[in-house]
Amino acid sequence: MVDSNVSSVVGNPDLIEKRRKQIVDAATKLFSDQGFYRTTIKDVAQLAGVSAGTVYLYVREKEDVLLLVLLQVLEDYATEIPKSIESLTDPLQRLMTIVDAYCRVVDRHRAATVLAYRSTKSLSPERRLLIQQHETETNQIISRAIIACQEVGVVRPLNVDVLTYQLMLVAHSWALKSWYFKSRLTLDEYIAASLDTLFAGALTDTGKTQFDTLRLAGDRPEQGVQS
Amino acid sequence: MVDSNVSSVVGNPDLIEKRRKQIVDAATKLFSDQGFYRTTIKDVAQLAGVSAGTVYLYVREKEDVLLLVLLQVLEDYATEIPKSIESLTDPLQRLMTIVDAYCRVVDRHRAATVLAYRSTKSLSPERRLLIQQHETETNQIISRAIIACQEVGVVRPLNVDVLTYQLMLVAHSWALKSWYFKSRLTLDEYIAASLDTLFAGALTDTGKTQFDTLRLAGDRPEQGVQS
Amino acid sequence: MVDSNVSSVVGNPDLIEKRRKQIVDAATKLFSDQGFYRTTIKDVAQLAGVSAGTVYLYVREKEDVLLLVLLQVLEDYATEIPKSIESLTDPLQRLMTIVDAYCRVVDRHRAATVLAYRSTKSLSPERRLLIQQHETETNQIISRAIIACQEVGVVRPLNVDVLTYQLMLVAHSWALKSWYFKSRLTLDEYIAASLDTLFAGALTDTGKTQFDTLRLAGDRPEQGVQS
Amino acid sequence: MVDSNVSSVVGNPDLIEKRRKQIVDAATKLFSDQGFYRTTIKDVAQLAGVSAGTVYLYVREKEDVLLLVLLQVLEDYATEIPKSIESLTDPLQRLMTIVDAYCRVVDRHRAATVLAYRSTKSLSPERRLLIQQHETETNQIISRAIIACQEVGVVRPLNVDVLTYQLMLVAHSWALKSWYFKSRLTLDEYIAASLDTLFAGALTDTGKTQFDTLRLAGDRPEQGVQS
DNA sequence: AATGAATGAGAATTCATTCAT
DNA sequence: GATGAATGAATTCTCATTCAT
Repeated sequence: MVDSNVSSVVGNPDLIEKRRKQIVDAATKLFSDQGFYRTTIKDVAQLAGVSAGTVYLYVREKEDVLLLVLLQVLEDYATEIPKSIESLTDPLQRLMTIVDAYCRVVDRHRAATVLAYRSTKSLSPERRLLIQQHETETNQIISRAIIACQEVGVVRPLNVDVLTYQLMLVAHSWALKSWYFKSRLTLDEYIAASLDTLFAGALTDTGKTQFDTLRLAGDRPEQGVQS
Repeated sequence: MVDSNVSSVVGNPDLIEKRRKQIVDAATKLFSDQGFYRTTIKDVAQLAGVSAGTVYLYVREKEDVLLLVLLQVLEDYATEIPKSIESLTDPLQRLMTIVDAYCRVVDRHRAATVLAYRSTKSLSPERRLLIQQHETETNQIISRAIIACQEVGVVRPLNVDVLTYQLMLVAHSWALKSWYFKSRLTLDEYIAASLDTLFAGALTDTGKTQFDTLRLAGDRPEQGVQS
Repeated sequence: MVDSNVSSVVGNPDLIEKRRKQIVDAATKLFSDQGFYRTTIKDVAQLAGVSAGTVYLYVREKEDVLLLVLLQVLEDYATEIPKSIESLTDPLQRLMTIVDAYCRVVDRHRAATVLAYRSTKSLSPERRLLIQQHETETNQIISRAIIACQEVGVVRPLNVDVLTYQLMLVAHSWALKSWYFKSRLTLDEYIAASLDTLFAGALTDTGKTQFDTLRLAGDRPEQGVQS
Repeated sequence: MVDSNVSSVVGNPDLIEKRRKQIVDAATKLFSDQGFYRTTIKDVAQLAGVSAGTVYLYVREKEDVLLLVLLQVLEDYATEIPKSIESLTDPLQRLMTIVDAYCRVVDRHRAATVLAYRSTKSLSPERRLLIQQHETETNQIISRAIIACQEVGVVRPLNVDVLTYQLMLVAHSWALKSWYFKSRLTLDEYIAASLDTLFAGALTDTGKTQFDTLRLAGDRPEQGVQS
C-alpha cells in the first residue's frame, strides 16, 4: 500500500518491503532529530546499514523517502485507531476512546508526528495531496464517531468539522508542544483534561448564560453558526 | 527590540530598521511559499530589492533571517492581542476577545504562522529557545484571562495550561489547516464554532451525564483530573 | 604516512594514494606558480584531472591540500638525504655529502621549497606544528653529522644549532634566491662555494688574527660565545 | 620615495605621508600576524583609525598596501645599515658591523622581514621587481664591504655573491627561524656564533686539510670554483 | 542487487572596490 | 577629503544523483 506510491527498480517485493523498512526507520529517526534538509541520503543509508547507492534502488529521489516516512505514520494511525474501538458499541465511549487511542499513537510516534507538521511543505504538490488525503481519512473516523453521537443525542448539533479538528488537535498538540506539556502533565492527565474541556465545556452555568448573552450582543451577528 | 538579537555591521539604526523590514518582508513571503531551505539568500535579496551582499550587512547568517521573520510574527501577536482588549473589563468578554483577536492576527499572518511551526527546528538551540520564550509570553496573556474568569466564577476550575493551549490552537490551526477550512467556513464562523465547543462543551446534558459515568467507570482511575 | 594526517571519505587505500598524488602534484605546481590563495580548488581539480567534488573526497578542506603538499616535500627530504650517505663512513665526507644532497633535493623541489617558506603561515596552528616537527627531523640529520665531525676533531667546538641552520640555509636559499643565483652560478658551483666559506672560513690568516682582536675589543663582551 | 611608486587621489603631500604611515603601520602589524590574504582592507582601515573608503584615497588596490609595507622595511634597512658604519674605516670592522647592524634591524622588524619572504609572490611582477631591486641595493652595501676586505687582504678571494648572500641570510634567518632560535640563543650570541663560522670556518686545521683532499678527490671536478 | 567513487550544480558567505552623501 | 553602505564577482564546500564495477 505504502509502496505503490513510490517506484523502485528492484523487482522482488519482499526485498522491497524489507529494504524500505530499513530505510524508513532510519530516515524517521534522522528526519525527526535533524530535519529533512539537514539529513543526507548518506546519513540515512548508513543508519539503515546499506550504501547510498542502494537507497536509490528503492526510491527515485530524496523526497520519496520523506513521503514514505509520512505515509508510514499515517498508516499507523489508520490501523491502530480503528482497532482500539473494534469491540465498543456505545457512541460516546467510542468517541472518547478514539481520542484516547489517537493521543497514545501520537505519543508513540511523537517525533514523526512533528515531522509531518514540519515537512509537508518539503513535498511536491502531488505528494502533499497524497498526504492530505490520508490525513482526511483518519479524520473521517473521528467525524463519523461524532455524528453517531449526535444521532443518539449525546453530542449537540454543532459543526462537525470543527470539532473533528479540535479532537485531532488534542492528539497532535501533545506531540507539537511536548516540550511544554512534558514537565507539567502526564499523558493520561492531558487526555482527561482535554476531553473534559471539549466535552463538558470550560464555562460554569453562570458563564454559559453570560456567554450566550455576549454572543447575541456581538456586533458580528453572522458569528452564530453552531448547528 | 527584534533587532537586538541579531548583529549588523551597519551602524545607522534607522537604516537597519528599514533594510531589515525589506529583508524580513521578502523572506516571510518566500519562506512561506517555498520553505526555508528551498529559499536562497539571493532570492530574498532580489525580492527585497537589494544585493545578496547587502543582506549580510544586516544579518550574520541565513538562519538569522529566519529568526527575524519568526520574531516579527510573535511580536505582532504580542502587540495586537493586548491592544484588542485594552478597553474591555468583563473577564469573559476579554477572554473571548483575545481568542477572536488571536485568530484574526493569525489570519493576517497565516503564512508566517505556519512557517513558525515548520521552521523552529531549523534554528540553532539558542535561537529556538528565544522563540519559545516569546511564545510563552503570548500564552500568558491567555492564561491570565482564564484565571480572571475563574476568579469571577465564569470558568470552571480546570487545568489552565491545557485550556490555554486549546485556545491558542484554535487560532493556530486556522493557519495550519487553512487548506481544509477555507472551503468550508469563514473565519467568523470558525471562531464562533470553536468558542462554542470549548466554552459550552460538545455534549448535551444527557451526554454529560453519560460522560461523567464513563469517566468514573474508566479503568484508568488516575485520568480524572480536577473536574 | 602522509595520508594519516588528513582524513578521507574514500576507503580504498590504493585509490587514496593514487588520487592524492594527482591532487598533490597539481597543487604543488599551482601553489608554487600562483600561491595558495590565488589557486582555487577548481584549478587544482582541473589540473589533477578530476572534479572539484572529488578533491573533497580525499581532503577535508583546502588547507589540507597545502598540508599534503608541504608534507610531501619534507618527506622527500627525509628519504633522499639519508639515502645519499648510506654508504659513507667518514664523518666529514658524510657532512659534505648531506649538504650536497640537500641542495640537490631542494633544486628538484625548488618551487615547493619556496612554497614551504611562503605558506606555513597559511596553515592552522596544529598543521603548522606538524610541519615544524618534520623540519626539525631533517635538521637532526645535519646536527648529528656535525657532532660526529666534532668528535673526530675535524669540526671546531662551535654552536651546533647555528651551524646546522647555516647549512640548511645553504640548501634552502638556493631555492629562495634562485632568481638571483641562476644567472650567475651553476648548482655545483654554488654548493662548492658555499661549503668553502662555511668550512674554511671567509678570512685569510691575517684576517682571522684581526677578527679575533676585533671581537675581543668589542664593546659587547657578552658576544663571544663560540666554544 | 616610497610614495612615488603608488598613486593617490589626494593632493596634499603631507596628508598623504601621514595617512600612508597610519595605513602602513596598521597593515604591517596585521599582515605579519595573519598574512596578506587573511587581512581585509577593513581590518587595516580600522586599525589605522580610518574608514575603508579612505584607504582607497591613498592606494589604488590592496596589493599597493603590501608594496608600501615591504618598501618601508627595505627602506629602513637601506637607512639604518649604512648609518651604523658611517664612522668606521677599518674594512673588516665595517663588514662585521654591517652584519651586526643588519641583524639588529631585522630583529626590530622581525615580523615584516618574514612578511617580505612570504608575500613577495603575492605581488604583481612589476611590483615584485621593484622589491628585488631594493633588496639588491642593500646587498651591494655588503658586497662592497667584502670587496674592500679582499682588497686589503683580510678576506680570501672567494665568490663575493655567495658570501654576500650568506651574510644576508645570517640576518634574515634570525627572523625566519626565530621560533627555533629564540629559546636557545640571544641575538648577541647568535651574531657572534654566525660570524665565527663564516669568518673563521667551521673546520679545524686537520679538518681543512681533509676538506681539501675530499674536494680534490670529488668525482665532480667542476665543483672547484672558489679562489 | 549492491556498492561507493565520481560528478557538478548550487548555495552561503566574504570582501575588494565603488560611489553617493 | 572622508565616510561607510552597497555591490556582485568569486570561492569554498556540500550533497543528491549517477554509474561502472
